[in-house]
Amino acid sequence: MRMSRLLVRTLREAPADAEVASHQLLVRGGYIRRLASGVYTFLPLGMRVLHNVERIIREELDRSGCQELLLPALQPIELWQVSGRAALFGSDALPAMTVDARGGTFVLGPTHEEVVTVTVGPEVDSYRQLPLTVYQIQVKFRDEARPRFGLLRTRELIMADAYSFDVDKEAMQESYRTVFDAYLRIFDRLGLEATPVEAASGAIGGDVNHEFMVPSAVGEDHFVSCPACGYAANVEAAIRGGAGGAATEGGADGEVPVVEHHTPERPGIDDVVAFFAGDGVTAADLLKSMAVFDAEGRPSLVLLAGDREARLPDGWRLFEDDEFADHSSLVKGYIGPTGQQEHGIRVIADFGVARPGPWITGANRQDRHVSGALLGRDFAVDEWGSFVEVTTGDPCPRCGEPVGLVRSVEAAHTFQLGYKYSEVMPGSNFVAEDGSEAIFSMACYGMGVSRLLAVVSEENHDDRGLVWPAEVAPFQVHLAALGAGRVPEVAMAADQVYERLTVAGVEVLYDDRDVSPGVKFADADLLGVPVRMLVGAKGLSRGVVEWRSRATGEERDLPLDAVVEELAGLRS
RNA sequence: CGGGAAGUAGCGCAGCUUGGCAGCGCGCCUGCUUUGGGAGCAGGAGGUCGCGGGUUCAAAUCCCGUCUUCCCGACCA
Repeated sequence: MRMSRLLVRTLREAPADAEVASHQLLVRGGYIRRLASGVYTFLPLGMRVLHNVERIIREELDRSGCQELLLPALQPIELWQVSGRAALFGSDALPAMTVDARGGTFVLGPTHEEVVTVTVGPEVDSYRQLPLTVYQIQVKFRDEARPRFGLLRTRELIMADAYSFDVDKEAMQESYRTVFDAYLRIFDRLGLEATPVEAASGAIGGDVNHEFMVPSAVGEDHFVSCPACGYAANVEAAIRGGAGGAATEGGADGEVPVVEHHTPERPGIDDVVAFFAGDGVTAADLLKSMAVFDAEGRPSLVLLAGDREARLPDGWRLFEDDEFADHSSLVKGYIGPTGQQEHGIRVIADFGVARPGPWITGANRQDRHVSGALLGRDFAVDEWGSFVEVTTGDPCPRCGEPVGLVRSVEAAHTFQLGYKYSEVMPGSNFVAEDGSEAIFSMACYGMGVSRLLAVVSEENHDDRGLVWPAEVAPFQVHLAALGAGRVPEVAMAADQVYERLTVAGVEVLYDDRDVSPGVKFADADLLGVPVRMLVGAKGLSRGVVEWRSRATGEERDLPLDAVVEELAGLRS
């Protein structure tokens, strides 16, 4: 490609709306342009990188036996009513966009579980056709509350998503592992260090699921990582290790009296800390008591240290305001654990509460708190568990060693769906080996392709510009002719090198523009093609072209007639 | 959705306080000179000052409304 013909304009300054390096450099380099908030155009350079990422994904999925198809982006809303997920529209969990047309209301597909289930289902009548994994690379739409950081978080995004169909759960888990491994290979080829972590499943659903996290300073997620045993989980799903407090109960110092305090208008942890501020009390001295219903709907009280953020297990929920009326022992804002068992309330404590105290907690009376409450003497715990958001230094749930927190970008998310969709979407039945009728056990696998461009460029740049890994670079070689306008020999030699490399199958970006050398150098650095080659009067006088690595800065002279031999097969 | 900031040429910005010819840098076009790390000189094109209303002899500037964009938070497949 001759640069004089390429649709690209590089910018010396970053646009004001670009905050992070990947966003700034992709815009400055002429890879992408913003059309609206969270909506981007891929210009020819960006398109080439996108194609390369897609090519890697296709190669690895095809190699794993997956088959590509293309599902519609426009989906009849009736499909979503069948699955029940239409009820989530407009919620934060599923910010879908809809469009009214003559054929009815359509959903701009935010994800494709419904469509793929009703598409594949009727085509499969027998267990003999299984296992089956299909995938697509498609545009998806999500009305993000807050698009951010260029391609990292957008409202229109390109995603690769695979769906597996199996005869039962065991077979599904085998398919899951196959695609899981393919995803690991994809990240490896992209030069990204992706860590699979246990995650929460959100609006997609299912039991087991993993996120593929790429550690990054611009990440919006954090995962818990145990350096000792390898445990890794999103903070939204991570569990803190620990043991119940039996051993520490009874160690209470009986001389600490329980004192009730009049604490009007102080329902929150911060309010109470402020009240006791003069006594050197911190949030860690407070017992946070939360009225919840557990997964079985039983009213319960969860205790945790006042300085920790709560994280309830799936299926648990906090009391609504009006539900306090049915439980007189729970006074909103002034709840404490003492005597709750007598009112039929189970008391469940986080492992972090397993010290005797003394604790400051609610008095179960309006506008009253108590200090000096001791575990074992003044209140009892029925069950222990992990009810806090895990943070650095907490014990690992597997090995007990302290864990760390890693900031990261969610690059992919895979889910073992089981029967969640096949039991509600029509046509999901087939004849099993024993002649009985069965439904698919499914899994789905989503990877943010356009987001990967942001991640790869974020992790591969320096202060001069992008530094693409060879497999995704828009070109393999950036060939610049210096002074071709006034030295015919340079123009001839550069043209010849360009022709020969192109014929040899090397993807070359040929900077044949009549601009000063400094501009060519700066643009080559900004665009980030792995190899830069210079043809200039200096080198020609020695019969060489100058080779330079964008990543390392290493330079070599290549004899003119050896260029093709050196560079052919860069991406074979 | 809550808090904050900003919309002036393709990009980056000044001008607004105190109303009076719409500017600067980069980029773009023409010519000449230059040419190994973002060249120089000369000439030129390009604007509904986001949009609507109001005040005024006069509005980029003051007032009201509205749209858009970015940041922090909430949320997140």
